[in-house]
Amino acid sequence: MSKEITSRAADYSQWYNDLVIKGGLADYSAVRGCMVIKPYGFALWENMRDQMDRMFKETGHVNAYFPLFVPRTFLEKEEGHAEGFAKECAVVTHYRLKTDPSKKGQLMVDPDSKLEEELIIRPTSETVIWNAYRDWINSYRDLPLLINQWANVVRWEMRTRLFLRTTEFLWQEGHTAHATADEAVEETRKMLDVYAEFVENWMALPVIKGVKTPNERFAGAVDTYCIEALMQDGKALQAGTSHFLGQNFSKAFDVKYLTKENKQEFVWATSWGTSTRLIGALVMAHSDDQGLVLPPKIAPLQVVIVPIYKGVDQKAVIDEKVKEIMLSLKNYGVRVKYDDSDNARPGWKFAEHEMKGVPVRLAIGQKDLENNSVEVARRDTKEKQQVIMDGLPIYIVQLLEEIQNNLFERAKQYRESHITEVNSYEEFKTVLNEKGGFVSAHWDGTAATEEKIKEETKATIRCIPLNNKQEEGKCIYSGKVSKERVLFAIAY
RNA sequence: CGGGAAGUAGCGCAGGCCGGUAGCGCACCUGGUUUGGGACCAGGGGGUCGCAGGUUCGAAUCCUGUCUUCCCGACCA
Repeated sequence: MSKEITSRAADYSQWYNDLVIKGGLADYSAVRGCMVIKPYGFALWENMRDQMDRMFKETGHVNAYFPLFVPRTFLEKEEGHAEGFAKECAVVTHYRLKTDPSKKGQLMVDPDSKLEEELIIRPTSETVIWNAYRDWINSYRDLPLLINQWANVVRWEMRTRLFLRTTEFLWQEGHTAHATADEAVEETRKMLDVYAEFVENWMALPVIKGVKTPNERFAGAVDTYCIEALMQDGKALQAGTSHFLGQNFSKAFDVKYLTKENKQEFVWATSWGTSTRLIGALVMAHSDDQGLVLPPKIAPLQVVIVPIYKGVDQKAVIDEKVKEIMLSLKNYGVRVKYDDSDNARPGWKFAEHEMKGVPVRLAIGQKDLENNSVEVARRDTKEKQQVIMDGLPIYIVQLLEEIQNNLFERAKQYRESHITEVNSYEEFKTVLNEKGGFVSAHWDGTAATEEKIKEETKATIRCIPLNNKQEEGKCIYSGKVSKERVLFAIAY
């Protein structure tokens, strides 16, 4: 069957691609590195987006929208930022085409339409936004300014992977301005907490909160905080970042405010983002060799009902019963679909909905009607159970919660068992090769050591965990003194 | 951008070396029998062989270029 999925053991990368494509989340497109997000995948993103949006608004943020194009000179203004992004920008140089006089029916760039200043398709929006903030901020009364944008951005990556790294991707980017450094740092940390809460409670994916080393910092940031998740192949994935930008952008764009004391001060900034990459994380964290496994809270569809019948008469009776069940489930806010299409038989439907990761499947046939029961199958454990029709909605609601919790606990157990403390470089390499996951080790704090380890093992420092235990030790690479362990991993 | 593989019907593939007007399985349509874990029989529809040039009487097949995808590296959310 063409719908079969490569197993994780056979080829992890292929397994991932199969899930995304055969699970109906996305497709390749005609444009290099870009993908089509299909309705099922987009419904998933909408659920994630809507929940994050609620959380941003609850923490005082509002949405706005800024232009797709960034004038080249804007990007130049903050040096570190420019350096970091210059290599991966799509650039608009002309604004018009014309018919090619030498090739009938073909279009060419009109050389007369060359732009005086090139426009960069935003890889991120700090520069356009801070340019606008200069006009928006005059006094301390204008602060804090707490704005979020839902947008698409383009980063011209060498190698792309569905959801994990595409040339164009969807994301949100928060950009805030504050009167003091403390307040901005507090905002940075608060949004990191919001991300962690979302990813853990809604995506059922445990994360480690931490701070990046200078090497891994966002271009233009003073500090980059992150949440790091662990995938089933033992690789780490950065699930979100929150940056304290200091006064780098306010100075670059001359954004000052007047204090109560009537003094001019540069404002303090943060930015924070999560992207459709989260979908990739979700897929890799929970799914199995039968297909996607989606957490109920964000699954586009939470329950699917499959009728089992012989002949139209039986079907009519089942239809009636299902109508009742659907209504009662919907009253409890459950997203439910009745799959009574007649072009596939039950077994095929079972497999199909497993592939798509629908958390709960109900099967209802003659037997069930006679027993006033229904077969309930859960996707996460594949367990099947006969459940009495009375009180079914409450049972389902509780089951969805249980599945949500089970997915989180399962992922957390995997993660906990894949954080390994090591005390020598030999041990470090062995664990990376044979076990994977996070490796907790002492590091001398230098970029040079970090680089060397990366070159030799491909492992990077994912983060220095927040509230890290202070512990005397020796750097596994240089042997120099270290005051705490950091988390290394091979990352996506 | 380097190394490897690939692009032929919606999906998975054969054909290609040796050029002669395209085939198999699944899916789809019609009819019938079926339906508690990927149904069966019979009939049927669908492809300018990724795209653009070239060689040739004739190109899926040979040559050149180009685009896209996958895997492995360097870069990154």
